[in-house]
Amino acid sequence: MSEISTKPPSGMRDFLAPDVARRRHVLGVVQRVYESFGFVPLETPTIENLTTLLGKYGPEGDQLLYRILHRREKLQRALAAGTATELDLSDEGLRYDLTVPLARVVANYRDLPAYYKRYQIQPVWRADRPAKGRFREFWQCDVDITGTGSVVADAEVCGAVAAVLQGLGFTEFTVNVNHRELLRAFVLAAGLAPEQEAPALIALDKLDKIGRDGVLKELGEKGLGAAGEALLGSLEAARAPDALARFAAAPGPFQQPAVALQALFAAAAPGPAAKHLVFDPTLARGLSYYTGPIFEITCAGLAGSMGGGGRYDNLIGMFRKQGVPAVGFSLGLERILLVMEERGMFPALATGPQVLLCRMAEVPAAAAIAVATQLRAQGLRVEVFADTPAMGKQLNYANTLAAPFAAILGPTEFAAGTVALKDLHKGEQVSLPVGDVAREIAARS
RNA sequence: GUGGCUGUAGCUCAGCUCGGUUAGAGCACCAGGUUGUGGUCCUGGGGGUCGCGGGUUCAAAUCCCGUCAGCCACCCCA
Repeated sequence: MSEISTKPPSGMRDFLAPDVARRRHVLGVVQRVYESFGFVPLETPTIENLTTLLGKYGPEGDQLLYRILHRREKLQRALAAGTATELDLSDEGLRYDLTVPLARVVANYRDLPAYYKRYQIQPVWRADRPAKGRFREFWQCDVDITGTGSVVADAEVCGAVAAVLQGLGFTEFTVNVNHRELLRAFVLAAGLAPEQEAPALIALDKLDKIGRDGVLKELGEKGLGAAGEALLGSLEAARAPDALARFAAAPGPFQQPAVALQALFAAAAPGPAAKHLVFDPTLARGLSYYTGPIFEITCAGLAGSMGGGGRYDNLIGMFRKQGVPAVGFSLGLERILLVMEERGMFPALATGPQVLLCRMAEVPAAAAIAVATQLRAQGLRVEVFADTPAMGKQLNYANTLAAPFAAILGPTEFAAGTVALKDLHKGEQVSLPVGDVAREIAARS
């Protein structure tokens, strides 16, 4: 007996029937809602060229890419050089998100609709350290609209994800909204250098978690003391209810992005996202490709976010000469499942057979298959018990499966063309022709 | 990447502080009580290199060191 680990790799999981049922339930809602918004499906390969992936997610993102090692001669050649770097040993990797593959697709297929609205529900991989709600293999549910910078597109992607969450039974969630240009204006106005933007914003993003003093402490540790404090003050002031309107009215670097956000809020107002959109001047998202409005969905009790997105008008331009504006939103399947699990938001999800067909040893196996075939033709989910132990064992197995009915096929029933249908919840049993089973089950369910 | 907690049966865990006969429980599984009828109950049974490696000791699940894995918080994100 060898001692091979039977666990999946770190951060990756097996899904047994009840897990699959819950995942499919959520994915079904996602797909229906996305399609109702007119999005069309796209699927892309698990593996992308590293030239596609690298440089799109920032330095930290590049570190989290799973890279595929060269094989055979190519690997041997790289190793023989003796000075091989990561780039020499690999030129492919697992996709890190669904947005960059979309950008590649849009750049590659020039005959796509001018307004390409696609949804994509596939797993992505990140060589991250697993934690609660964070995995190395997880599913994203993306909607994106390419080919327009219109606020209609911004509002529609926000509306689509909001409609999904509502369809799943969520009532309390927030779509935090900010604007990349607004953030940059704050940073420059506070006297910070452009390269100090990222560390400063990361610290400020924690305002709600660690409080004002915590943020100031972190800014100090990063050497951003005075300017950082000025930035904090201006962002706090920007949380005032009328702040957006004041920025929009005042000429200067704040005006254009503030006007854009106002337009977004106005456009989204009649849609599903309306009640959930909140301007949050401290929201900063890590992915480096965002250029305009940025979004993040938060929900009370969840440490991370359930989804995020934003406008990325320059990303597709990294793959072809003519830039194409685009905006998108991504929902994290596992994050949604986590919250729904904690809150008991799942309906009863049936898995397994409705009927276990139990056969006595005197009845030929082919007779059981014949009956099962007839029952399946009636639309029933039927499992044929493979062996013929004592009837008690067979019925006990029906309990194990949580099957609501057992159909017993003994010599008497076989001769008469009937089955003994047992209602395992009520304990009642009736003999009836095989052709009447579905009707009887419907009457009892 | 940083800090903390936990690894004992298929699952959930007790035992470890103060080393000492064959390492326990519940659930699950198997058999019987009930040879054409389940769930409850009763009886019995199988199943464990105590994560792995090393050390201390007459003796290690128990003490020490290392290592791996899982979980939690931070970081970051979906």
